[in-house]
Amino acid sequence: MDQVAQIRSFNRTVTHQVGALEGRFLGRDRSLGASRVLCEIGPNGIEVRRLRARLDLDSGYLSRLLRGLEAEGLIRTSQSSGDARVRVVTPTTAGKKEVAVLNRLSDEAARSLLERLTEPQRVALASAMGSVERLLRASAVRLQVERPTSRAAQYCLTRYFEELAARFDAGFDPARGISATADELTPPRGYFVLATLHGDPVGCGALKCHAHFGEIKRMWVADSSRGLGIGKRILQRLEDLARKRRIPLLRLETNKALTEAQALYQASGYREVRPFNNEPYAHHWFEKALTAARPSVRSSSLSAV
Amino acid sequence: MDQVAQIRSFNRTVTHQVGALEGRFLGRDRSLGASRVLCEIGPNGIEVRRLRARLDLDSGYLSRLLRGLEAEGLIRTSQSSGDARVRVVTPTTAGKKEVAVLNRLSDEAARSLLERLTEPQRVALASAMGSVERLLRASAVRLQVERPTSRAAQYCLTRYFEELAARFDAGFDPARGISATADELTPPRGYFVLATLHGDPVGCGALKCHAHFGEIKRMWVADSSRGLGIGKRILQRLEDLARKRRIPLLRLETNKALTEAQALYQASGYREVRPFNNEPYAHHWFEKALTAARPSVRSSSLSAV
DNA sequence: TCCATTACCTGACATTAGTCAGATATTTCC
DNA sequence: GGAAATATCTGACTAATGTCAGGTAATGGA
Repeated sequence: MDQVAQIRSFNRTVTHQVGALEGRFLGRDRSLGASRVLCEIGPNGIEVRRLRARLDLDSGYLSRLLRGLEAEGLIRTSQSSGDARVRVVTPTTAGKKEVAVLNRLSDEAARSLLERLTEPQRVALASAMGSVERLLRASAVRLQVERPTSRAAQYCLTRYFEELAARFDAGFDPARGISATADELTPPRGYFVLATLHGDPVGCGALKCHAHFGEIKRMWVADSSRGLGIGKRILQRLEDLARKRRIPLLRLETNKALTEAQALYQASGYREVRPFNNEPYAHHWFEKALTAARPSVRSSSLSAV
Repeated sequence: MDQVAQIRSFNRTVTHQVGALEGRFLGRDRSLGASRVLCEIGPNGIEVRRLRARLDLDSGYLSRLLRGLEAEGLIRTSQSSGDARVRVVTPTTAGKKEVAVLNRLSDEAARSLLERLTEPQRVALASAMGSVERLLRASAVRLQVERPTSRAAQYCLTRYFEELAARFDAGFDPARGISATADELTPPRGYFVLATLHGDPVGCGALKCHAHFGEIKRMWVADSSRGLGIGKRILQRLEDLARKRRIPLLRLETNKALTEAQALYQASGYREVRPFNNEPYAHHWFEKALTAARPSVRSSSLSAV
């Protein structure tokens, strides 16, 4: 069976099974949609807009589901402290209790599925499910060029700087390094590429354009999403953008602590060169010559997906 | 992550992804339900009751979906030749064309999912999906005691006899072997256990009760469902039934050609003994002493699942 | 300051999904 | 031969889901 056929066959089988498991949410005189929303809220509450992005629900529909949960006394709504337009929903004590019940029902459903298998089969199932999940998550990650001042971009940059501060021997102060201001990363002077998973930012990377070369900056992937090839995809997207601008050479520098980044650059065809600037936090400098536009998969129908 | 948590996490991720893939069926001004029914019908038509069992739909609801497809000119309905109550739906030329379109859309959706992965990731995904699917199918198999005269039971027995006829050196004639008539396999004289997957029969086994021992007969698993541990589960169910009847010993005989059956019996605690009857097709005779009621998982809440 | 944008809500719908109680024809089982 | 069971269909529902067009308040950039 080829890969496409395998996916379709998988979908058929899994739809059936997952549907059966979700049936457990019923019998609580609440719709499946409402139950899913309640479970997705989490113990510490969540912004309504994040909920909407995650579950991919219509604004009006979600609003109505939330009013229903509120009427049941399961959640309460408050304003976000930062932005008064944004609403935050938080589970009440009753709500947390109800989530616990739903979790118990889900656990039971999952157990009943396992109980018809032998132990080796269970182990194999858990492992295979883990792989499928990881890879589906990888393929659900979306890249897009974003304003570096957007909330999501700022979130990534903050996490990135925090991580550098923690990992570098000497700490990290963004003001001391070579500049990569919002202006410098906004077209046409540069590009900021954001990676999102179901609306949540999980990675970023940036390109600073010069006349005869480009600089790769701000490469970061969230801890929870590493090992999915996201860094590689961001880098490729940045290279595509550079090619479109007919930039013949890419340069970047990195710190000795960031070993996984060095591995990525080497695997992507960058070769280490002598220092070409005096970035205080850098220990390694890399370059890659860009050849004519590579046959890009992404430029086909896919870009719209 | 334990197995139960892994399954739940998997469900969450996969629901999202599968839902996205099914979205492709839309935009054909036909409901998702109708599209699924149309695709499930297959090129050669299908009995309405099998369709109902497979998709687990309400009789009235399915009927209405079928009327809709008929009105669109995509299917036609006819009586089953064997049983005039049963209706068979067959795709028209237009219907087959439409299924082809839907298949193409599904393929595209699957490909768009793959295109965001690297080749090693694709290979891993296909393999993991295959495992998950196989194991979910295994856990979706249901066992039940059935009248040996039922249509499903007769189907299994026919396939079983066909297979014996093909695999035995000397062919096979059910009349020549030791009897296992419908009467002998109906409670309280005996039991016929049927395994079904989404309503389709995929295996069987039978127990013939005597005063001081029981005979295992008619063990069969459909070719398409082997390697899922179904044979083992059928055998265990028969042993449970024998234990309930306080039968202390089980006996069975088998042909040298059925090597996988011999492996199953040995793995299940049967030991080969000297011939205890003159079954003409047998080359190996097995026995197993039944100990007091084993702690049965199946007797708990699961039996209702 | 003003205007476009964002986040959310409400009302008004249309469609889909799912259920239940009969009605009819046929078959199966005494 | 007649009662019970089976397979399907129809009508009459209810609930859930999904969509759209406004409306209000807050925000942010020119």
